[in-house]
Amino acid sequence: MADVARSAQVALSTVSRALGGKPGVSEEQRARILAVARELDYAVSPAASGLASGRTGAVGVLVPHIDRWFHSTVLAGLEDGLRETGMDLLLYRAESAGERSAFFSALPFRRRVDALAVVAISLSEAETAALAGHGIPVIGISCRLPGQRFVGIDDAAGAAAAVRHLTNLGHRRIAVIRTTTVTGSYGAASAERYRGYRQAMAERGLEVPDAYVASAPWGVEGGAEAMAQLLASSRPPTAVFCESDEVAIGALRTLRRSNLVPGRDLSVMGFDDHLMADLLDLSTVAQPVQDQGRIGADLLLAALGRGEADRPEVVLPTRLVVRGTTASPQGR
Amino acid sequence: MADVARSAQVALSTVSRALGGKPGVSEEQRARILAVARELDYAVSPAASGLASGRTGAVGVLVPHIDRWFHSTVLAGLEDGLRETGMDLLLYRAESAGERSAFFSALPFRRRVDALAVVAISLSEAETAALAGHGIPVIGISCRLPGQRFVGIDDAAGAAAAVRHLTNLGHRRIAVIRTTTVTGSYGAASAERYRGYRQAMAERGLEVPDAYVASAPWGVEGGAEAMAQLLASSRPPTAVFCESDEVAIGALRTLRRSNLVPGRDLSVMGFDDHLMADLLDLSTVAQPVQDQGRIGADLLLAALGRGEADRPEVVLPTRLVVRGTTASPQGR
DNA sequence: TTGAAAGCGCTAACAG
DNA sequence: CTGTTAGCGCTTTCAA
Repeated sequence: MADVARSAQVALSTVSRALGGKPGVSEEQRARILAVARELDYAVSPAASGLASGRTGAVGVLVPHIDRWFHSTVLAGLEDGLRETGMDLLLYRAESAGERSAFFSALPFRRRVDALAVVAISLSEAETAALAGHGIPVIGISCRLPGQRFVGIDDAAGAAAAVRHLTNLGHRRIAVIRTTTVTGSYGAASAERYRGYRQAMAERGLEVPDAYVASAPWGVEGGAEAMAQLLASSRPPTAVFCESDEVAIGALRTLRRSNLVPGRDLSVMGFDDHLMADLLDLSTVAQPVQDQGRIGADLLLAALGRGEADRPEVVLPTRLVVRGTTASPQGR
Repeated sequence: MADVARSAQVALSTVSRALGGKPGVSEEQRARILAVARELDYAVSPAASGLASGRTGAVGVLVPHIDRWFHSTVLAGLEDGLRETGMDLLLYRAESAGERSAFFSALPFRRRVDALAVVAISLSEAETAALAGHGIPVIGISCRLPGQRFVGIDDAAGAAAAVRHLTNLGHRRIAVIRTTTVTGSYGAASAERYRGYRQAMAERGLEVPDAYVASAPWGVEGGAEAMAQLLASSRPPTAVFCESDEVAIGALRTLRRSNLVPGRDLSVMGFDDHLMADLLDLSTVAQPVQDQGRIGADLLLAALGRGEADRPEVVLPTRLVVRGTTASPQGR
């Protein structure tokens, strides 16, 4: 930077202001300094800048998975919302319980980022406090962190809409396939979707026998097994609501292998509107995933005082997508 | 750090050495200092450390897409290989031609990372030089960067194996669906796979009429259209080699909508072994994707002098996966 | 093995 | 609007 100052015949501080986009520099000077900097192929050292200012110019994102459709799409949206700002994006993953506790004990983002986004991981108040306790804002994408900004959908409402679609078709024996995380527990979204299912069933005065509540580890395999289990019950359901499309895809596989036709013999509903849902003609509840990332970026920037509208909570709409795997039950 | 030094009754420099894992500190001291640091909940400032040492403790990764199976899986592998080291991972994406040139003119990773991994983007020698010219090592994952470390597969060999599988089944009229990037050009992997296809065809003395070479933008839609185009030719092929599974999935969709049965009426080969390939019973060429990320991490560390075995080039094996979409042509 | 001290390259008062 | 200057919190010689 000294070189630039010398070359432009101005003081170091003026260069700093010009390059930092700070006020207090005439446009004329600023333009000249920018030109000189470009010519010298100069780039500000983030380390020095960070040391002096206390800001890192980066945000972190913590995800439970990188290579799943939902999470990578959120990441893509986040990156998209951040690119223009010049903020860097630091990627942290905590998949297993061990990794998660390692993350919480090491807090590797400390002093590294100005703000942190947490994607689809439900944290206790204590855990949230542990993150936010370092003076940086923390936001939740697809998960509510007590007292922090949030963007996501209304999972319960989406699930209820899905189940109402089934009851409207005439189904009364509607099962659910719940999904568990790698730790074997139910995530927050799962809990909410389940709540929506129970609620919509109760609205119609429909019973939910225990045998109609299946649980499976997230994924195609889990869904396939859960569906097999449901088919084996003494009085199989006529419709199944799956807490995620990946699970529904597994359910469809079991159906196909049992020579049952989705829609005709048994209706299947997913949730998410995964890319493959369209291909497999799967009825589902669509949620705007990339938008959640993009809005997450906005919230991050707003929290850093760089954004426009700061909102404590953004709830995006879901949309019922009716395709071929749902239809009225036979012999109604 | 001063606090820690005071608390531990040692000099600042000793604390620095102890925390940095540098030699020249008695084990006794080191243990005590570490204990004090933990108790004080102290974490080294990466900014200050970076300013003083010139190292950032972070690596960058440049991907063309975040939300595609291949790329997110590579990212997952990279993250996995890096987590233990404490190195941070900075995510850069350049999707369109505009974003790519913006990346090259801004070089946002400058002074931010100690090394850069480029995933599946073929760069010219000039572009590679522009990246490496900042004194940091650059490695290519699934793309060769002139003069830099590389990890990937032998695309041509994989494609040739796929085509040989088809010729061994008795096919002679074998078409190919090529995939173009968002810029409309062929990527390096596409070029190599096409080369493998031509080579395997030539080996068997088989003709490749122009009508048997279809091109489509990457993705399901593109594949569907390309397949429709192939079916419309005066003498349709009996088998189609697709440069990627996503494209093959689109091809299968067109087949289904044309009431043709994959395998029986027309054989379809993919490439990559996407998660969905198994579900759709698609024959394909499997490549170890997560491993490429993991080994990419090793190469980065080796380039920084922190790794073990440094190899200039790692070529991972591909594996032919025969499923239901390929079979001998009818009426052979 | 330990300590003292000189920067690393910026930002942000403060003064002009 | 511009310049001067004092740190920011470390790493790393160099000396002891």
